[in-house]
Amino acid sequence: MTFGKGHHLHLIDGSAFIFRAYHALPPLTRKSDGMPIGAVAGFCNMLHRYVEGNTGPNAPTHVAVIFDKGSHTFRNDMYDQYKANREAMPEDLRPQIPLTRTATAAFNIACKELEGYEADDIIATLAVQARASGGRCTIISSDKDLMQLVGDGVEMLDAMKNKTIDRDGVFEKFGVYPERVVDVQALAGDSVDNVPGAPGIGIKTAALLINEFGDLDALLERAEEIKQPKRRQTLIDHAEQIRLSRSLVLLDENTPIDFTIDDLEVRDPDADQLLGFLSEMEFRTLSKRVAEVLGREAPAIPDAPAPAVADAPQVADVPFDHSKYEQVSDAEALRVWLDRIYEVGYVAVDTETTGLNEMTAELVGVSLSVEPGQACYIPLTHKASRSDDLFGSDDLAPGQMPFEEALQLLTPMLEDPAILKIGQNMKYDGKIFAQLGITVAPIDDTMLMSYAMHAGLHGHGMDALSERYLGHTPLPIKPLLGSGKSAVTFDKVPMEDAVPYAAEDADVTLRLWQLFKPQLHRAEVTKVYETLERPLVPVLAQMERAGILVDRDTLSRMSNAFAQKMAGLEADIHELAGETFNVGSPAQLGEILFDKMGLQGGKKGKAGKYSTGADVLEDLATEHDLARRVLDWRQLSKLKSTYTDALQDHVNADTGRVHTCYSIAGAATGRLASTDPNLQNIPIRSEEGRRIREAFVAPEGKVLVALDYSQIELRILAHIAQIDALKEAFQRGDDIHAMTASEMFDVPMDQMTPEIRRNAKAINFGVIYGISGFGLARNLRIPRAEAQGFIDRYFERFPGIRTYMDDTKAFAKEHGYVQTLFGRRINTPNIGAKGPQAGFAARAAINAPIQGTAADVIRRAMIRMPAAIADLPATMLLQVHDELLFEVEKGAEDALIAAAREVMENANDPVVKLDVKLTVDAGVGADWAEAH
DNA sequence: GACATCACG
DNA sequence: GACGTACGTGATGTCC
Repeated sequence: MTFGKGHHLHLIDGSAFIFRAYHALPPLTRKSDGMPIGAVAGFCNMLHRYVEGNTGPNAPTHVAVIFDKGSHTFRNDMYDQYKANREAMPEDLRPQIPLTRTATAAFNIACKELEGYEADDIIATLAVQARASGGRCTIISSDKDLMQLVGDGVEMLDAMKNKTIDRDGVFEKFGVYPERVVDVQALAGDSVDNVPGAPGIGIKTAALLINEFGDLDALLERAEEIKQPKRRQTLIDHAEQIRLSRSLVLLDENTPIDFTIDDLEVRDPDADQLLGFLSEMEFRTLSKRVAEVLGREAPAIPDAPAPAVADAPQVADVPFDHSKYEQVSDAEALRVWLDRIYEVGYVAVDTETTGLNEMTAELVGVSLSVEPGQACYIPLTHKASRSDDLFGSDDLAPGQMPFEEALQLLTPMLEDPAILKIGQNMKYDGKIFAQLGITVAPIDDTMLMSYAMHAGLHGHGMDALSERYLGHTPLPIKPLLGSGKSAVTFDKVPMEDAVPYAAEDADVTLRLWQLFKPQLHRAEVTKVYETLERPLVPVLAQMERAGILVDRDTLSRMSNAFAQKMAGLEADIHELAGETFNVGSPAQLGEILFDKMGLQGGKKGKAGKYSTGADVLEDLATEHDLARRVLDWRQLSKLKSTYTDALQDHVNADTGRVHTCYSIAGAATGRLASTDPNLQNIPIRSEEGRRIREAFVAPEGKVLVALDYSQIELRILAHIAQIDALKEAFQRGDDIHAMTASEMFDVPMDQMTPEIRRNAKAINFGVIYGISGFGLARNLRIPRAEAQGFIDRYFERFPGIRTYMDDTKAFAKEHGYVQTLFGRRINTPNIGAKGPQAGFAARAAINAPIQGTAADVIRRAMIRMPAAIADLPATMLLQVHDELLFEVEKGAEDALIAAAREVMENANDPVVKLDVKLTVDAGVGADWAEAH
């Protein structure tokens, strides 16, 4: 049968099938030998579903699955950077590639590939031949590179969405019809394939230009006629690069294939061959389905719960049974556990303590687990319960081994480099052990594993993870400790309650670890976890334990001064209001201002209360003294309650210092968060607030050194969005906001006014946040139309920003997450939502790669810092997002600055190359105000 | 415990 | 064409 009119050729993009299958399924392995087969399983499922769906008038008469072959193609000879930033194929996928060919053959479908060519080229060759023969051709793929082939009998089918893409569909995507797609692609480039294109030009602009000039050649020839000066210059400067890009995206329709379409005729599967393959792979479910269709008996697969098409990740099939947990009361029993730990080489560890503050909490007991369902608790300092003893007893409860003896047995294991200690938030347990002189290493941390995979989806506390991923709700702590005034510490919990609670935590941790470990790999965040999360644990533990010296007297004096001023203001406010009321109550203030005094200002909020935020009061303050006084009072109230009062309570009794706690997995973007107290929001913007930093001091003989990245987020934006003008300005060391202003408003740098610069600065920040006309208008207190005008001009002058924003949103929509330059994944589950939620999600998605990359950079610096300053009499104390604060002996400050700056300015090396250099400013002083 | 407010990057 | 909007955090006070 010669292919021609009335015939229908299906071409399946096999590599895309494999990729989708791999990422859609958990890391399944063949039960009998542990070979990874997840991608093959998914691939077979997709093929099966495809075959079953082929009925009716659209059924193909000819079909082939086309694969890529080898990583080097003729395009690499044209351009050595082609696809150069592609990540290497995951280790557990590589061995599955040949099996996908075998699978295709087992389905009795033609399977084609050609050395030195991409699948797309073979598809192009066949599609063009099919068209020439007068037949139809459907390309089963959603790859936009194939869209240039659509039309005149050729169409595309997105198998996952079951959506057909015809000429109009292509126009929707590219703004041009298929014959001009390569022109648009040549201009827009492609960051995934590393096709350069024209810098700053995205699909939208490219389509605009092509439609105006007809085609790419005409456009390049008549580039002088382009109205926008920047765009004109870009096209003139990069003409060669654009032509190269076109030849990269242009598919080869004349690949030297050694077969014809006639060889691709649809064939019925050979039942024996297909079922044989499926049973060899141990795909039980699929075998059954296929056998049913073929009217055959399902092949017997040796009893193994190999989940061919498992929908849910595999969780250890062991039920939670609290009665199985063991109380370890003597050395003999503990040795049995240690033997088991040495046998397997890892152990889940959890500590119970007298509190949540690691600096003051004391160890009460340790739990261990090496196998799901099996865990023990080693109580150490539980008190005897004597209900008649009102004063509390120091007597130890029975059934506990001596504290020292237990530690002597545990310490070698905890410090043994050959034994992996697994914890949920190991920073906590590590610090508890560190108090006792025990250095726990090496470690794994299930909280951080979850964070690497699930940031943005949910919290990473143990209870949440257990419920979500193990389907098990751990015993709550509340009933054991009580709450409020009657709350007790864990050492008062009776043994029969303590053992199941404590041991269960180790059990849960171990199960989560077993579940997460392979998933990390699957989600491609192993590197993030291993280089950005886990190594930070000991670094932060050291910083938190070091703490910073705070001068309580200074704070106390400030508190008193604030109190006096506040009293004066309060009296004024009451007099101006004509009655006394609680100034600290926004509700009461709102009534006074808007009801009693009749000022303008609308209701807001669900409670129907007036809004009395600073921006509202600021507007009123020009006319009403009351508003101004309230603003002043509020500022003082904030400084006093949150800082000068509260900080005094955080001074540790033993060390005389303040020890914050950093959460590594708190912020979705990769930033740290600081709590108890938060030392990342100590005032600086107002002069009065700034003075609070004078209370953060260096001890006698030492000084504080602060190093902070200069404009790190804008630099990263310039790099990611490829804004040449911004990059160059940074390289020159220009005032970046003034440069932006000059560029936008056509004002020469030497005639810049603070007003214009201020506008540009607000826009620069706005861009990082996912700018909107409304938001900018509010920030600058200008009409919305004017703000929109600024933004339009900004996009015009820096077109790369638009492209970045559009590309990022599109990526988030397609994948459900965005990434930093270092591969950190930030999930964006709401990106597809309807309504205002979508706006929030989109702006967060735009911001996350920028904020997250900056966070990654300083994390890398912090991880390298201990080694870099090991020989200096210096300690790293605090991190404030783009700043690191050190304490150093007088005389060594210059050496510290040199060493730390070196680490910080090169923190991106060698993983990420930045087009913009990072620079770090340094300051030295006796206190934090002076050092910053 | 929800909400409003305000401190930081 | 209208919708409502700057990104990321944590701590405090009021009020129910």
